[in-house]
Amino acid sequence: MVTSIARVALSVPRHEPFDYRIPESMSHQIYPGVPVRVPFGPSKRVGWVVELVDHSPHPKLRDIECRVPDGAELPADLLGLLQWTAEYYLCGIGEVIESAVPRPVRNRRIRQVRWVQLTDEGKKIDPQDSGGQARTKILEQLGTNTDPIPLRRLIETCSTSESPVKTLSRLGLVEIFEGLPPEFGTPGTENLEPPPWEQPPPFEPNPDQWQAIDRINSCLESAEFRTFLLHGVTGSGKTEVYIRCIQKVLEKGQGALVLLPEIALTPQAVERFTQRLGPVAVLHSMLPDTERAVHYERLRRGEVRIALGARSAVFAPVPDLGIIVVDESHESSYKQENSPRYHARDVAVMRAHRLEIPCILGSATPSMESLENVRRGRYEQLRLDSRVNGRPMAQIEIVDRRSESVGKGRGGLLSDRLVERIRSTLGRGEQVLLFLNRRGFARNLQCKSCGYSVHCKQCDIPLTYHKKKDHSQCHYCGERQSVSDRCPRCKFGGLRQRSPGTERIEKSLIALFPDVEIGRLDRDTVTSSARMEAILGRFRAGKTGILVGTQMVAKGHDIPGVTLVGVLDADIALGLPDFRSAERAAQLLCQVAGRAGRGELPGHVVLQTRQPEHYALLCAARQDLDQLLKEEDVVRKLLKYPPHGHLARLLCEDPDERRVIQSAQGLVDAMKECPGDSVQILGPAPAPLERLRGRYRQHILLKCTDRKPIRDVARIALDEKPKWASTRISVDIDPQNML
DNA sequence: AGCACGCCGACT
DNA sequence: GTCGGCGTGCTC
Repeated sequence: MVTSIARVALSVPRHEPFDYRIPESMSHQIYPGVPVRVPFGPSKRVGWVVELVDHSPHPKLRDIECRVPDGAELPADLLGLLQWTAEYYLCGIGEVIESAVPRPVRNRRIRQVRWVQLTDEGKKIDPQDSGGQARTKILEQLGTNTDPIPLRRLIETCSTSESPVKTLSRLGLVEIFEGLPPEFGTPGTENLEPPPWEQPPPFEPNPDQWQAIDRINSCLESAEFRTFLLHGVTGSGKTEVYIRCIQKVLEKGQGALVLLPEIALTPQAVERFTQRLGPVAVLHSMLPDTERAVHYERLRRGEVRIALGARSAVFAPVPDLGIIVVDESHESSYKQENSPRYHARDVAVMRAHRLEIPCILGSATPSMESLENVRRGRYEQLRLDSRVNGRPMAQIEIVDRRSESVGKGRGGLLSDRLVERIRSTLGRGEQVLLFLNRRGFARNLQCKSCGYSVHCKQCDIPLTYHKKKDHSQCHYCGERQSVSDRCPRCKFGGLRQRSPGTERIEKSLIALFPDVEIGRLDRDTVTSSARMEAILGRFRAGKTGILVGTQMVAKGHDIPGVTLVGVLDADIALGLPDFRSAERAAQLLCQVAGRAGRGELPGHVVLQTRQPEHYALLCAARQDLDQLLKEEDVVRKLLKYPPHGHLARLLCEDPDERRVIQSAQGLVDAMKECPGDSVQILGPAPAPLERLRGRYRQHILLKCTDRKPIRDVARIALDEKPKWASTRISVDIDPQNML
């Protein structure tokens, strides 16, 4: 039997591919990985062929309309990876393709377009002497600057036809060539950097670095799959190791893939790689769609061999990939929080495994999962213990917020001790970084008289007051409310601002240090990557004396002038309702502490807390993550939490509170029916955010020592979905976030 | 996800 | 009598 049916992935959430007949005439050009245009309901859509079959259970198949001309074909190895991702994370293959392929590449068909440009000969000639009115116009148009113009547009603006352009081309005055359409930029203006070998490496690797480089290189030579956990404190020179290994890969004529957390993907980071390795393709969600599409196309065509990007870049179409690097691999931002809920670190390891190439997971504070994989011999640990230039670690001082006094009008988070430290640091001409993972002016407004606190109507969480915008906003659904000075319930009491955020602290700092420039870095001040660069640029240049910010300040920015780091409220991270909160808090604190004293000067960290005896803080203060993880491990083992078990989380959402409990219970009942009791089913229970955007939420946890049974049980729940039509049901395999 | 079909309130 | 609200259900 001839295969005459194609299974086509369309971006329809959580859905199997759709089957289409392959018309006889195109049978030779339809195979897995090919983009096709298909009729879908009343309209047409572009999808990707994922499989050829000879039989379909569907009675009324329609025909594939055509193969998308010049569309981005998915290479077999990449398609295989995407299929694995859909299978493992229980989501639709179409959804996975959608997040892997930039929108313009998906929707607009990428066709070749003819471009016209003056040749050197053409630049010399006077347009008047070209021998014709049309030719003169064309040459004048092309002469306005040196950039090429699409043939179509040229003909239009000169109101002429193709023939005079072709004549000019025959005369050698203009050049006609094929390139990407103008929406992907003008060819020749891509600003590709000079080749790397013109720049000498900035420093010689130390013995630790050499050892890591040699170990990875030997693995590159024998072309084998291996995952390395490159474990080194901030400033120990992990990037140098990546770069040397990538150079080796390039020498072999292969390509490389580097993943960075979104937040670390700054122009500085890109430049660092570019300077040493030559042109890289940047795949970044903050980038305009069309720009991402250009980089994607360049990679696919093999014009650029290094992909540098955030989470979704794990699917970058690098031909003949030789190595994968995941920097800051413990970062939870590698986990996508909406469908397809994949973990880019784990997909990266799987991709390396399928290609038989090495994978490097870099981190100063590795996740417990990665360390467990080392213990089991699945990963190989490479340590970089010495800090580059032998710089000392920062000294950490814990300030007990319960006993330390705080001056009036400081929002309760700028203790006397800290203010004194700030003052002396600034006095020495050094800089201060303050970290508070809470934005806005106040996280809560509470009535002084009746105690009522202003909550979001839809989400059951306190509204955050933003003073500058003069409204209260829900940080989960975005809903805004204007605020009055009187309590909305008792109409009597005034409202007290509680739980200060970065905006509040900024205001206090301005009052305390009127002569010092204060910077603020959070989602409210950083509206684009350019804004972020502007704020960080002023700080790096030493113009800003104190920078206060959220998580953003904690990650990756190297500012040599900072000698004091203040963690204003360490309790926020510790109090999150998540079994990973202690691990996360300690990682975060270590990262923040790593910001201090990276230059010549020693660093000092002030850590403010109401629970100074908490083991996560004590360990972080000693910069002893190993000890913390040892203690955490006991708990995790006991409860079979990762890394000693696997989890899946089912979330049910429904506007009706009774119905959501019913459907969640219904799912549990159905799952308990299934044979095999290796999977523990916990719940249903109210999700930590019990109501969000007007929907009530219940969740169910599945726990098991093996991965596969969890997915089998979760699949049963998904099959139950039609029974609970009004309830939104989602599965999260290996959840990183319990909210 | 789109985008239709489908069954109940305020309007020319 | 119609226009239209978005609830439910399908797309191979």
